[in-house]
Amino acid sequence: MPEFFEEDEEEEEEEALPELEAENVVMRMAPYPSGPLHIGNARMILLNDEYVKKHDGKLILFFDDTIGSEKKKLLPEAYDMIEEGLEWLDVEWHETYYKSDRMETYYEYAEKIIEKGESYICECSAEELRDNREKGLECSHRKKSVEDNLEGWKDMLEGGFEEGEAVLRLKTDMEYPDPAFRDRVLFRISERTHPLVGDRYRVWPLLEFSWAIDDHLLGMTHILRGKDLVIEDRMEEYIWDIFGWDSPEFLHYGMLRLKDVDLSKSEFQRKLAEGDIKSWDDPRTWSLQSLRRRGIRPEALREFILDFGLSGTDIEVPASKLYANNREIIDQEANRYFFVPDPVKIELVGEIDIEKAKISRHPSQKERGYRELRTGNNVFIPRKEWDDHQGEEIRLKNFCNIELEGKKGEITSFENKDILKIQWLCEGFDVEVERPDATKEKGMGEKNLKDTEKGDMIQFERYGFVKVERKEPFYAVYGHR
RNA sequence: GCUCCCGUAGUGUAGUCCGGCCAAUCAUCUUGGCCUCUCGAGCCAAAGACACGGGUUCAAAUCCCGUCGGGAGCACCA
Repeated sequence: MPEFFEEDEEEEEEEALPELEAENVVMRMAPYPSGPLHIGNARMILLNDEYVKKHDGKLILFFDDTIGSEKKKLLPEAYDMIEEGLEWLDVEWHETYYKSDRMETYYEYAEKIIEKGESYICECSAEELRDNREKGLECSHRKKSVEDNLEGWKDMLEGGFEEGEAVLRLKTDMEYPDPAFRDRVLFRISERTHPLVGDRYRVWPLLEFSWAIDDHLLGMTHILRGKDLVIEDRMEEYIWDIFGWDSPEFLHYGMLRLKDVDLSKSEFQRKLAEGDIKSWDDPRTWSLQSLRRRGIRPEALREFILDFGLSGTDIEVPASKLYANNREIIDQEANRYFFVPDPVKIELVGEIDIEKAKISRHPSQKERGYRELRTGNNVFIPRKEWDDHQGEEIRLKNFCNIELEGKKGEITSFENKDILKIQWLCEGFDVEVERPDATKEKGMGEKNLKDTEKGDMIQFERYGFVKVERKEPFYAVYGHR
């Protein structure tokens, strides 16, 4: 072999991410605690983490727990679940903040922005407001004096208005070309109880205002957000301008969708409440917790996500891409076992001259040794294979070749033939596998499964990689093929 | 409808800012072959793309204009 081919071997791992200009990078991740982090949030998290690590900067975990809406409810357990997910992902963050903890600060700046004449108390109904926004009309409240607005603000805080009766709005321009940007709401009244601060506050900021304040106060240098939130850029800049503050740099990424997967935390929250889903690590949620249960490795997820880079393009990827990344890691370590889903018992006809079948634990790592399976005339095979291959000659892997006729199998020979090979068992115990759609598949597992440990990633041959979750009774969670 | 963003192989992605080294990178997928007693892994090979139309230039995936297509926002959600 000519040596010059060797040179290409050590190519350096190019980071797909564009460089940042700044030196002392400070960034933040701002999950909304309505549920645990799921695969969709991973992009925001990992991109932040990657940038900060690369620049040796500071990463802030900022719980974006303003009161939310009726549809998007805060969930008390979510705080811990989010941190648990971050730790699993090996994200390093340096400080933790809670929006709900900083209300006095927001109030302080709200007053300042009113005093500057840049915002006003609006008593329009939500419908009127929307209508005016669409038509570009100013309402009468917009013309009130600073004094009136300060008075109104005090009223809001002290309960002079009911929920929905008044909001604080930013005075941009009702004829602004982008209708979405016309006099957006900064604060509104909500009587809902907050999981951390209870009923202490009734006037809550919307994210644009709270971020404009916090991003400046905490010295953020770069703000990374999905492009669904780009309007917040302009909102923040507008507010920073009012206060005369400098602007950090914005970075955006496009929308990420997993093909055939629907992700909505509020949706899952509903299903959970209705008992449709039992827990947040249900595989259907695609929460980080559920991925961990399925044996997805954080490194695989990181690689999967970072491969998309920072592109502003919307992407839709099949989950199989993630599985390919994960398989690369786990295939090396997963020992092989037989699992016969939905077993059918057949009787072998003919002489059997081997007492035990020897099968390697890992076909490409023979040093791991072999496992043994007792042979006999009564064997169980998967119903699917039994159905599909009637009248055909198939091979019971590492055992014998048979011709399937009804519930009988005529032994034809023992040598390794180049025909379909399937898994089989003469004895075993009950095994249950939880599928990604949360259904359970029952079957028979080989006795050697007793050698596995809880948490092991193993492969059921011809079936898929599963993670051992319980030993007795044996329960595994399906990862992927 | 209005505003903004984005268009490189089936799917993602590199290259686009600073035009030539791009007859375009890598991964995955697909198809062959080898290997392996798994529908797993590995190895080899093949197939596959600059949305379209103009313009600038000796030279355009890269710059300009237009068209078309996709997405996001227009919540008292985040």
